[in-house]
Amino acid sequence: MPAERISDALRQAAGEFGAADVRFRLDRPKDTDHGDLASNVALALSSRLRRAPREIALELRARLEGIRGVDRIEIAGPGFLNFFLEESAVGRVLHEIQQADLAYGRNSGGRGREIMVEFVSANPTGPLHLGHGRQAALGDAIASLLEWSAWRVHREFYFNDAGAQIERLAASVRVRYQQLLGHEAVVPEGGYHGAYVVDIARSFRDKVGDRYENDDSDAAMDAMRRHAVGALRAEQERDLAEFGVRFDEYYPETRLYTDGRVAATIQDLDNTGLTYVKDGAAWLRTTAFGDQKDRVMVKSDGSPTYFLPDVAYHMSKWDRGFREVVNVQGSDHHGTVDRVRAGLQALGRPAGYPEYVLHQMVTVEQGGEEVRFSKRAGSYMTLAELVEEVGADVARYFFLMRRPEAHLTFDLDLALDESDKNPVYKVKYAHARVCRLFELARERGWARPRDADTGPLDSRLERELINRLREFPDFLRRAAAARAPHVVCDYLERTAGLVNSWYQTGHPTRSPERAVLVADERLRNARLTLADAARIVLRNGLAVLGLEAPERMVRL
RNA sequence: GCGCCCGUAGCUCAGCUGGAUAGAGCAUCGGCCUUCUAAGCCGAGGGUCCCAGGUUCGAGUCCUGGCGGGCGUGCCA
Repeated sequence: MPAERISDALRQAAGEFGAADVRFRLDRPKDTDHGDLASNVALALSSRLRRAPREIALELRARLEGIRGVDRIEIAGPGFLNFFLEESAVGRVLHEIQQADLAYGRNSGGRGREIMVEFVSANPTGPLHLGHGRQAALGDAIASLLEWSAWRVHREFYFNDAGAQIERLAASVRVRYQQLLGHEAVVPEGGYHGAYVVDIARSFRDKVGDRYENDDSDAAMDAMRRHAVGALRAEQERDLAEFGVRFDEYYPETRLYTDGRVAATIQDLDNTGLTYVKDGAAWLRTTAFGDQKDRVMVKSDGSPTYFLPDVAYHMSKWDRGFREVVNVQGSDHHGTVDRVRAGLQALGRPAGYPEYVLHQMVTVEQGGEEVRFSKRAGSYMTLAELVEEVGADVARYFFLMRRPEAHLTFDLDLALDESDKNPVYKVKYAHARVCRLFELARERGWARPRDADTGPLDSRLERELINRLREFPDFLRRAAAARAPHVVCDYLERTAGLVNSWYQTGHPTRSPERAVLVADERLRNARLTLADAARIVLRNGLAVLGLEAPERMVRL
């Protein structure tokens, strides 16, 4: 690729100035008048060398003669080097895209190493809500981006199948169960009121009949708890499948107790000498690792706080060989980050382990009003309800199109719109339109061109689109590194916009001479080559985000 | 009080390692359908990038101090 040759040449030239380690950029300028690629290297060197940037740029240009694929170099503005590529080098990008096809956009950054992405990790105490939906979309897309960057990704879902919340759930189910058997009973303080609890009680009754009537023994509660957890896990599973998200492993909290990890973690922490007893509780000196205050591991009543299994759980990740772990969590959990890391550091793990992506909450708006309704959960809208309403792809995309750390306002009106105003449809239509060209070409007996002469692609718009397609791998690399799927959304929307413009300006209605399917074979094949490259990029981009790329959209 | 995140067009938001004239969608206004899907395209208006300092050749981006909003700050999960 010309970009790599230019980058190498710049690095070498910088070395001749005695500044081989200078940081500079080489990227596509916003304005096509500024060439196909531009570098700020002269500006970066100027502060080091204490010389005027334009002067340095002139000398650099003299050393950059004869890079293959480069037509000319201009110096502009305060000292930018603007590279204009040869027509053939521009066109070659399209051939490279065609050749790479399904693999176009992949990079080898991960070098086949293993990484775990933990996400959703909802407790089985209710249906998945929209916060989980955002997290499911985010975690899955981050995992996918990492796969495109040559990481071997393990998708994991952790859930608390024991503890106070689960006991409250079981107690709530018990109340509904008693009510079904004709008894008076009231959902306890802090219990769960959603309609789903009644459904669980009903399925429990259908299974066991009245065997546990008026029975609040441990065995009865245990049976209800297991039934409720099983039912809710199954429901969450269905919702996630409907949403198109799958996990490699589900890790239950109880396993940490049954396999002795929690006990071992207490022992290991004690051995560090960083623990102490105060007010009858066992504490860990997490302040030694930057936490704001020390944390209780074991309460004075002898039961562990959630902090302990959290540390034990993350030790299990390490022990399973994951040196790279990304935890996707709601930002309401950010208070746990420091203490978990501190606990792990106490046990000798590195300071930044694990990595966190924290996302803000989701609100839904329709007609400018916030929507709070949920039949099933009794409060906020569930993921299943949203997917039912707008479809999995639209929901996914909307969850992904904002930076994780920004609050997300889900605009239901826009989500339900099936025109190009809706960014999801905009991208899908761009793909479908391009596919349609090949369908029509086939009908006329014109094959998909390979290695076509791309010389005729000389319009400003075509040049811009080609440069855009060339950048796709960089965007994926950057999105993966930043754990930021919204970068891909942004890229796809802009690319789709260019594709739509190009398609439309060449519409036979207005300017038949710019149409793709013209009689002139050279022109036609050049344009079909560009269309094919655009098709590949849009399809691959949608694939990264876990969205379908339809070849045809049904007209309503 | 302390910690983390956010503050960019009327609205929702992008803006990479500090780079050229701060961008997109929605909304508003004006054009374009006998032909590859007009579910579209072209164009216009719209900005003290929360405020004040600082660093720099250059700051929406980095630093300091404010202001406003969200979240956290339990022997809750």
